[in-house]
Amino acid sequence: MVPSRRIADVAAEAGVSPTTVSHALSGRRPVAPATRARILNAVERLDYRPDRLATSLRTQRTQTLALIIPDIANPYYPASARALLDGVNDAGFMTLIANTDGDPEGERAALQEMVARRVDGIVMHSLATSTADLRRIVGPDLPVVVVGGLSGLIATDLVVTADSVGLGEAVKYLHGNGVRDLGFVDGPEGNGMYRLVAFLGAAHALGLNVQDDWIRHTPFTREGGFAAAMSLLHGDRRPAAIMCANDLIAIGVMDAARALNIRIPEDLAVIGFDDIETAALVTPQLTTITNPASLTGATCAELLLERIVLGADAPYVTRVLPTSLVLRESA
Amino acid sequence: MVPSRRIADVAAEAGVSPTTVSHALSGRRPVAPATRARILNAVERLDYRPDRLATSLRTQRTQTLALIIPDIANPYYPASARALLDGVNDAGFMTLIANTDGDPEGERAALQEMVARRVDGIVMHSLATSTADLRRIVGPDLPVVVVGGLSGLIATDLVVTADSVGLGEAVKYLHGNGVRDLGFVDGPEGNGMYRLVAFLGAAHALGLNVQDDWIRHTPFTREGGFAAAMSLLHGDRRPAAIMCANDLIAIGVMDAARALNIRIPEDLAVIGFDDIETAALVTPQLTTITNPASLTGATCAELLLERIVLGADAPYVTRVLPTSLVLRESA
DNA sequence: CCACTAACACAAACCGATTTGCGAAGGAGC
DNA sequence: GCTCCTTCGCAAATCGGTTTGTGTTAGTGG
Repeated sequence: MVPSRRIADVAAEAGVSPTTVSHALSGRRPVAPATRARILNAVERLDYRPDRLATSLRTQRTQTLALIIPDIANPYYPASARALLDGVNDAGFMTLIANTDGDPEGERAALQEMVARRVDGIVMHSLATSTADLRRIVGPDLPVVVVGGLSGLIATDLVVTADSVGLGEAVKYLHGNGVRDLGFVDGPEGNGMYRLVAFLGAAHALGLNVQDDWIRHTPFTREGGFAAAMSLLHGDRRPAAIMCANDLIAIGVMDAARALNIRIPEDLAVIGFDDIETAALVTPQLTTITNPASLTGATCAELLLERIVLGADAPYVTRVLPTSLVLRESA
Repeated sequence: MVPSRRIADVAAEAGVSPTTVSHALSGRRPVAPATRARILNAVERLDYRPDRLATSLRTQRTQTLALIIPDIANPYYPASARALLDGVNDAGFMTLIANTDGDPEGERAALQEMVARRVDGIVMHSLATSTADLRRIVGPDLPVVVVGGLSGLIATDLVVTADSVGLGEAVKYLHGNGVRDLGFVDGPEGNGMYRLVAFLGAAHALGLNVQDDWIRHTPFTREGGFAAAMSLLHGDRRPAAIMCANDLIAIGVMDAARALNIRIPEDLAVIGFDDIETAALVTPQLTTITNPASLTGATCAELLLERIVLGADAPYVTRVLPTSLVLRESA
């Protein structure tokens, strides 16, 4: 095998010491132009590329970030991930990805593993870990950006979407259409439940009727939405509209309505959340609330890179991203 | 700040030498049970977790893999990525992700960066790099699995989908429906073009008419499909069916047909490729060819892990995954 | 009771880079 | 001609682990 070249090989080839090669490449100390040329030439000839492992061990910087999300196969995340990757790529970072399925134990394991790998920063789409718990795991100094995190003491930078704005718009819209009875299909129990809470607040403010029985918890999937709606819609009295914690659930709800011969939106209005690409493609087209995935990823990149240069002492910042109702056909 | 504990701290706490701690944790040499207990206790108390950087530098194994894909935001890849991540996670691997946009230069850069980071293996969804070129970049010994790679001398393990089977089925199906004039919207020029080639082969075998003008190259996106179809369908004579290199393009083609008031499937049949989740949700539902994303990811995981234990000497293996036509409404 | 062998712990080398202290060579100023 | 100051290259320490060679202690057999 061709052993990958080490700095000593380059030094020998150029007739200098490893130190000088390092200086020539990093520019941390001046090197005579002629010498530098010889070194660069040798680097070229030997196709030398420094071992990042060794460099990282010495410098204590890995140029690697972590992206911790519930499930990359959930269509909301890829768009966000792409924007993040693009954003940090320019700064020379690569990104490790871990899926947690929203499980607190999975989140803990992923965090620990990332810390052991000495990543320079973490972006975490958190469902089940508070920023305080998170700090207990990763220590106080590691740059972390949490997306849509749990409430409580904030101990990281934060990117949140103003869910309540879009949800409020949606509820008001339904109210204006004469809807009085409302249901909500949320994600699994213990997922943070911002959206449920925001929904309840908005519904309450307008005096709408939300029976306890019309609130369901289910996985963030199409199948989850289907199952929840099948059981929810089975009661003798059912809501005139169902709002959902994400679009996949909403699509599942529409599946259920179709299966039960319930017309959308005449008999049942359905509103999703996230505005994934598919939302505009289903029939009827899904009325939903935008959750700017790509903007979220880009914002995470920005915040994280900033934090990395600023260090842990600068005050935590929170960025709030807008959401809004997108009217289509399902409501 | 709380400095993360080092092995020396544990050794001191347990009253032994770092060597003994290492042996106790790795089991590479026997350690007295009493001593081991003291050490494990100290590890626990100090919450010690070995620095993977240092370990990797010494052992020359990083427990890290690379996933190199054109675009994680393209809905085909997340499902595959998820299966891969799950498959290797159990073996203790984390995964670095890089997007290339199908660009040869991007692929080169990603490969080099991964090599510099000393990953233990690479999964590459390659569009523009031959396995021979790839070996030139990563060296002969690094485990690599290529998905749907370029032809030529094979110098890596390979996972390919039997595109020609599904495409053949589809062409035969159209032929049986009386279709004689066929178009194909492929991905960007220089993307490997297996699918185009397989399509042409099948169409030729049945004596179908494929005008040069009915073959287009466009990005693998909905917008790309739209643009290509708008121009393709503008000619005074147009094909009775258009097949596409992936579902996103097909959806874009349907957008264009709608915009031009061309009925699907009566006036124009459209067939996609990949069977992404959205395909069943659009209107009309997209007839397409399955490309088992999740199975692909799982197979990559399997092959890569195998290769890592086998080493570079074992002969390269190729796995062929099935594809087949899924009849829906668009053709 | 002595030789011999497990069992086990420690010191030191090593992975491949970066970084610091130091000294040698060459040029400028007086 | 001598000192002083740059300029620039080398040796050695360091990051935090793992691995090997060596030595000590306790236990076994004759």
